[in-house]
Amino acid sequence: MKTPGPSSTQPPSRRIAEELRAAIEAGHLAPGDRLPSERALAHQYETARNTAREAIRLLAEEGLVTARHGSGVFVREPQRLFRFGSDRYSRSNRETGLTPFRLEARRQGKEARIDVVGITRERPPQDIAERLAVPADEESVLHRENHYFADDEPVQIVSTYLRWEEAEGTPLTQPRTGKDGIYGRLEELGHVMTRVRDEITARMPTRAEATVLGLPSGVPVLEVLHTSLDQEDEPFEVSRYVHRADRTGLFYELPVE
Amino acid sequence: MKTPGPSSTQPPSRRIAEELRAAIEAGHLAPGDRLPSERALAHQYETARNTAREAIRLLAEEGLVTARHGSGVFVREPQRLFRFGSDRYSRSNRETGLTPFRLEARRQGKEARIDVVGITRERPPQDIAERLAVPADEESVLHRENHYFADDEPVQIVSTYLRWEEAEGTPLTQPRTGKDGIYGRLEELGHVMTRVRDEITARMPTRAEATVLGLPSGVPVLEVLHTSLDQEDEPFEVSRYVHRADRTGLFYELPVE
DNA sequence: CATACCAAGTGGCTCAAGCCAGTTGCTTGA
DNA sequence: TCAAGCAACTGGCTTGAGCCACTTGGTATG
Repeated sequence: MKTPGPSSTQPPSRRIAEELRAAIEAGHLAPGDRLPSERALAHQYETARNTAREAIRLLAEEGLVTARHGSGVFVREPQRLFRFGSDRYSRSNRETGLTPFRLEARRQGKEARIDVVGITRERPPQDIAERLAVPADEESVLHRENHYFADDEPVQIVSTYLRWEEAEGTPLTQPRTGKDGIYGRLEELGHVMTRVRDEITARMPTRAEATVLGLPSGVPVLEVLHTSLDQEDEPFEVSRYVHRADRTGLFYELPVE
Repeated sequence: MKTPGPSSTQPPSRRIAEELRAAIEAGHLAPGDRLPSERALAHQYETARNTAREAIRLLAEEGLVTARHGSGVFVREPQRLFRFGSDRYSRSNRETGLTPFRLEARRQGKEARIDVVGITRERPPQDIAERLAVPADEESVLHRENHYFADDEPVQIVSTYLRWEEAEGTPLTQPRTGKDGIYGRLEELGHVMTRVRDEITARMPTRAEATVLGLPSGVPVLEVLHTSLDQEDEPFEVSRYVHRADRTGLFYELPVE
């Protein structure tokens, strides 16, 4: 008797995908291994190449596998995570002179690079305007966009928004913001970071993000909307972090009650 | 030529996708609207149906659009988020008698339902074993699996792991754990939750998760690995939350320094 | 020995056709 | 009036063919 399970009713592409998935999960196909070529699979399962191709697409969508044009389809290697702890905003951390990103990169023996992509005065997106308490219909913010790389591979996009009226004419509008970075300058403006709020969601990348981050299909992004509050509980900085999810872990530790 | 023109060099499927995407982002196609049928698109762009189909697949992968068999392809409606704050573990919250999930569901005017899917003694997965400080090669944990629904739509899967030696013979092994739920019972066992650790990642769902959560393609999941620590800083409970990302927002607020 | 080149292999994308399986709304008959 | 049934839509999946772009490794050439 056949398994009355999914396998009998399933379309061929699903069945092929299922068997490959099983092989991967069982370790018969290890991370980095190449799958049989589309043509080989098609022949092996006595089906059309498009059907084998479809099976591979299903696995790619799940993030199990990625295709390299001209070379083959490979089992995805588990990526070492960049871990960002809730202590990443702490001052003690800042005093090491290393940003959390550089610290983490060093821990992994990788070279960190941060590109300043743009520093412009802008009208803020709605969500930013709300959190920074500025009008959304004026050019009320300074927008700094940075791209972060580890060994020249992009891992995150960060957009930082500051009140234009505060940032205007300060080093905050310059690529190099000086000692302790923007938080150093913001302290001089009277904002001591005393509390942070992080709002976290996950989604599929936009095309632009997929391009910048070099994301293969099947890799979502983590979006963190971060708000810094000062000693008077006023928000003074809001950032949007877009991380590639397969390389990022967030870590929050907090007291209860 | 390095950068091929936006639309000139692009394959037809990409071009169709791009135009549809633009229409969606411009609001010409509003959330809930139906896209032209595959056959109509194919005709309109003078291409094969498979090519139009491919274009739609691209949009579905981005999460912009979902197909309904027999009915059409629709612009995805932005989902109201279930927000889970960092206060969700606090005792004051617990004393309302409502779990954070029920609270949030009520806030949205939806009916919450929690199914107890299984309560079994098991060998813990590696990551759980490490965090709960139990051996991974024995049946050292009690595993409670729950599915959470809002208006009968599944939104999260929760696996809670407790030390078997503690849980054995207590109401923790029963579907109904009594007043204040498992944390109430754990307090009676001498564990007062004083600190929590949440480790957050995002990924594409496994097939099983996609099935349980009824996920269309293009929706990732948020995975939260939660550890509760007691007054002696000992971990006494570990849970794995799997949320559908398009309905979930996590919210952490913490003091700095 | 180094380099340029090329052939064979790989995935990327398309075509045109067909059948299947859900959904929807109209028609028809009780 | 209402329900059953059906036709005309929708997307789901497959076939088998072809061309293109990229990668790889061997080979001929300088």
